[in-house]
Amino acid sequence: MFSIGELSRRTKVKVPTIRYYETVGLLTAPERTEGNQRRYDRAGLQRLSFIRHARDLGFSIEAISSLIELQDHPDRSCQAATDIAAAQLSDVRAKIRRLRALEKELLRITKGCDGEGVSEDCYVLTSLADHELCEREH
Amino acid sequence: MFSIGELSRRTKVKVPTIRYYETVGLLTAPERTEGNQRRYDRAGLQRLSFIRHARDLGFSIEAISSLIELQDHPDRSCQAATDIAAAQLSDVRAKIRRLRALEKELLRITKGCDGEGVSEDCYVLTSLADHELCEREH
DNA sequence: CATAGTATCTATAGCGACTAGAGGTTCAAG
DNA sequence: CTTGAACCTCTAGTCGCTATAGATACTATG
Repeated sequence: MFSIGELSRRTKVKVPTIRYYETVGLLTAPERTEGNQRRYDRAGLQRLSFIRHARDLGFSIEAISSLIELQDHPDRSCQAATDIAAAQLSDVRAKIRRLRALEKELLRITKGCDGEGVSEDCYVLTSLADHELCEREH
Repeated sequence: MFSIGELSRRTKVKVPTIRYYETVGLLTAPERTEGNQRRYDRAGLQRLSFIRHARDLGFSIEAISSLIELQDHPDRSCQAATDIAAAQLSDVRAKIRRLRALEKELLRITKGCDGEGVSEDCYVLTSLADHELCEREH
């Protein structure tokens, strides 16, 4: 049996976050000691590790809730779980596309200031002020 | 002179967002009509366009505040502005790196479920449950 | 000029996923 | 048995909005 601090150390999830997960229903309320302190077992540790891992991969709390529910109903869970993961993947890819566009634009803006010429007007500032100067939509 | 709705239409920034920008100090409080409604001039429009553009590029409210302040003090503002933009760029790049790692991992996880073999255990779920299965840190 | 319908006003609360703090209780070591 | 770390609950704050409620103002038509 682990205390909440011990669980925190093992999963690298902060103590208040563990309690937060309990309030939102991601973790089921564990046993308590006489003195009202939480005591977790191995199953609790595994569940929190699962959550931690999924959060690291950017899954929302809601998506993780769904995944956990699927774990408890193993019949035809695989397709549903794969769907959730695939949605997450396409979400990640959309974010990458967007960030790459931003990267390009920011590179252009910051490069404009370099080196030669009198910089009466700061290129960064004028670029931001005038959308017409952009090479692409964003 | 534009009403807040007119300004919203021209900048594509929603009306409550414009008011929000005013409360946090990004926009200076504009003139008011007799009946207490906001009326913006061309300068207000330009400032909001600047903000919109910077937000689109992912600059935080705080960073935009700094940039606006720099606009008002043109002496040696360029270096400072470029620094802010460069910080933003490296932030964007860090996010891209991280998302690419996630993409790879998610791809691996979702692919594992495909096709052949009896799927007694869902690969998505077991992958998330066991960090050891990951190919890289994330 | 009256009225209808839209736009605007303020103030407050909610979103997601935590994080920080106050003020109090319990546990484990010496 | 005492100390001090860890724990408890509760509330509020973070960021950048977004939504709602209830009241007031503007504008177009009859």
